[in-house]
Amino acid sequence: MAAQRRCRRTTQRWTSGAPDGARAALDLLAGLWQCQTCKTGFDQMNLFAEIRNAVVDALGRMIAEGALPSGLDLSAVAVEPPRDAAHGDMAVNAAMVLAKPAGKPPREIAEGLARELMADPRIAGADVAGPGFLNLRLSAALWQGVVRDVLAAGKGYGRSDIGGGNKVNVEFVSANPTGPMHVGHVRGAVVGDALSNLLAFAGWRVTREYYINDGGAQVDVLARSAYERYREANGLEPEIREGLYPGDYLIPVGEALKAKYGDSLLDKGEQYWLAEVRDFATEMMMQMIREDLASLGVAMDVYSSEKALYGTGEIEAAIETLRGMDLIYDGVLEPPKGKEPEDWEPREQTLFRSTAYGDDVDRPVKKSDGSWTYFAPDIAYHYNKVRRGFDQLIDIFGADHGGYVKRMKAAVAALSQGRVPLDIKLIQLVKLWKGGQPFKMSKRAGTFVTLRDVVEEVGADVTRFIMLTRKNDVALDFDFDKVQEQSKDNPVFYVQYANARVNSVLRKAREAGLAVDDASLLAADHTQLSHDAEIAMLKKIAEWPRLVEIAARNNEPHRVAFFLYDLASDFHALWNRGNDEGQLRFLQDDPATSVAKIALAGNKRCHLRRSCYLGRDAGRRNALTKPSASAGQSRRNGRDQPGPGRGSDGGSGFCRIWRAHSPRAGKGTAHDADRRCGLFGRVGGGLRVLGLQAGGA
RNA sequence: GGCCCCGUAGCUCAACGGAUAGAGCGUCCCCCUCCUAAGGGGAAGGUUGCAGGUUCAAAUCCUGCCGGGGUCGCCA
Repeated sequence: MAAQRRCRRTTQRWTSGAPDGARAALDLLAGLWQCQTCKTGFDQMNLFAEIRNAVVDALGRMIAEGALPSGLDLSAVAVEPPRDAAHGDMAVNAAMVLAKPAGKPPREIAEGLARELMADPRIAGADVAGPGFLNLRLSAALWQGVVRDVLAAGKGYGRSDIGGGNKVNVEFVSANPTGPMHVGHVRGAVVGDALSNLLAFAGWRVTREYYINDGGAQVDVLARSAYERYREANGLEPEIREGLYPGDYLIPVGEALKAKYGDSLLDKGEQYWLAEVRDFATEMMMQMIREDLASLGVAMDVYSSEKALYGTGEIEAAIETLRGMDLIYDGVLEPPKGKEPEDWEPREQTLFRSTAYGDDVDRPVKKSDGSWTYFAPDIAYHYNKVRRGFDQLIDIFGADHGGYVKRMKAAVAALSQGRVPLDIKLIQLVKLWKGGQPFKMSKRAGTFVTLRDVVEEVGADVTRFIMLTRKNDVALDFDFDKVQEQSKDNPVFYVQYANARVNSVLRKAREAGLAVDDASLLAADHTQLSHDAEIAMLKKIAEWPRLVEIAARNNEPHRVAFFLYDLASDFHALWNRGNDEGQLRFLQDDPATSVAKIALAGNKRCHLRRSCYLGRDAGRRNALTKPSASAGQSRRNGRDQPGPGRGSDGGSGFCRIWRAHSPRAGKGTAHDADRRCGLFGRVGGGLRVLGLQAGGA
């Protein structure tokens, strides 16, 4: 039982630390019990970190005994999974790292370390290998203990505190409020949201933030476009001139304008209605964007408006702050070499000295007409984020904003006196495929693919998972047919199917009269999980807490998707071996053995269901249902797409034709799997972190 | 031309500075009445674009080339 759990280091019992029993019971369910001395608990069961502690302690003893000189820097000592299983369970690089500073040959250090470590009951073997690696074999009991760790920790398994409660702001999507979200925005939205979940899981306090680009001329264009739809709603012929947004998603805006203003805005000059129509249309667009994001399972904590910065003095204050550092001056830029614009003429501008921070050229903060460039309010916005007390900023931009990175980092470095790091993740474009054909880019196409189209066609969970199957800075293929196939080629199905098998085992066990609730599984005799294949499964599961930390430290949520695929792969392999080797099956003749085996399976399920934060628990059933029959046809048409958001790759012409035909593969779809298993959405593509709310919990 | 990203097996891609660079697909060989119903197992396949450098150790870090993409004042 969890209540008997003892700290591996201090051997103290874990407790809640809560004032009363009821609260303690809740804490136990939440996986919050811990050693009150060293604060290690269910949320910190990184076995690799534990063994590393043992290694560091052993090195400390060697120093005390004079076997190693004092004052050694042990920070480079690493304990990691070996690439090759033949090298044991964990590899220690200490001897190689310390050989030079200690002035001793690596093998001598490694052998001494091996002797020290062998006194630890958790360590069953320590062999010196290669250039000085110390390969550790750990006791089976340690691995079997992983079952308890996972079951007891529940949702908390793998949770880490490496974030230290630091406040991080993740800004993502930030599309123009001039139309629905399209495919170009999806990847950035998913990466930003998954990263936010990941960081919250790893101990950061996360704020998800959307910067509304409502300060530029594009919202005036939106207003004029909406005004034409307003005229249309009043029975007049709309004049969708060149340069306006032609999409019919503005028709409802026109009707809403009519409902509010009747015909009172007709035959009035633009100066009369522009501001009001702009605000009205922008708000409706933002409402639509919020709904689009919700359909993907994304909910922002904060929406910040660019326009709202105007008139507050914040922009001026930010620029003046920089001027006080001698980073703002009036000057003339050289024309870009090699590709001089035809209409180039030298002109004096107000410039930000970003070259002082490694940028190639200083950047203008004012246009020739004296108004601010896009950069200026963005400086103020980032200054605002710094002043709100964030310890760390992350921006998720489309790859076409790569040129913007240095100047933004320069501004944040200057305005925070270098105290607040800004990491900018550039999201490469997504190539869409359907029917074996790529969607050709076409600016003049009559239709473009919206986020809703994608979600309704394949589901939010599938979309999210696929978007994380590549590192952010690598282009990604999104094949509408493949992601709905039930085959091994489809990573989403592959992972979902592993979970389906787990649940199949649990269901059959219940039918056989076995108790498979968490408490029963926790109480099972886990020493029966002694087969190599079972231990291997446990080792993989044990890597999860470490992976969380690595992924979070590097701001790389895609690692989670890869890990899940590997985990599913191991589970399938174990399952398949059960076909040939009966003792590896989860359901055995002996009930006690069955329960132990099922504990392993249940363990896996906990893992898939609870630990993953590729999505979030938003209770959005609608996003999980089968697409309607009409899905697949773009309902939002436009001759040109709205301007790209900074988080989009729309600037590179990312608009595609959506072809309506979509012959469903005869094999069935992931949605069918959903109906059968009732799992789709909880696992696989969804994998939302249950109980994680924005801002961390 | 400047800057940014990418370049790994035939293809699509992994690899926190670690050992003999790994998967999947494809190819070749063998097997398949059994918990879900995706078949399973094995083999071949590599100078990590090229050349230097740092390091005990480089696909990874640095420099320079080559190739692909992105971007370069009055768009956001």
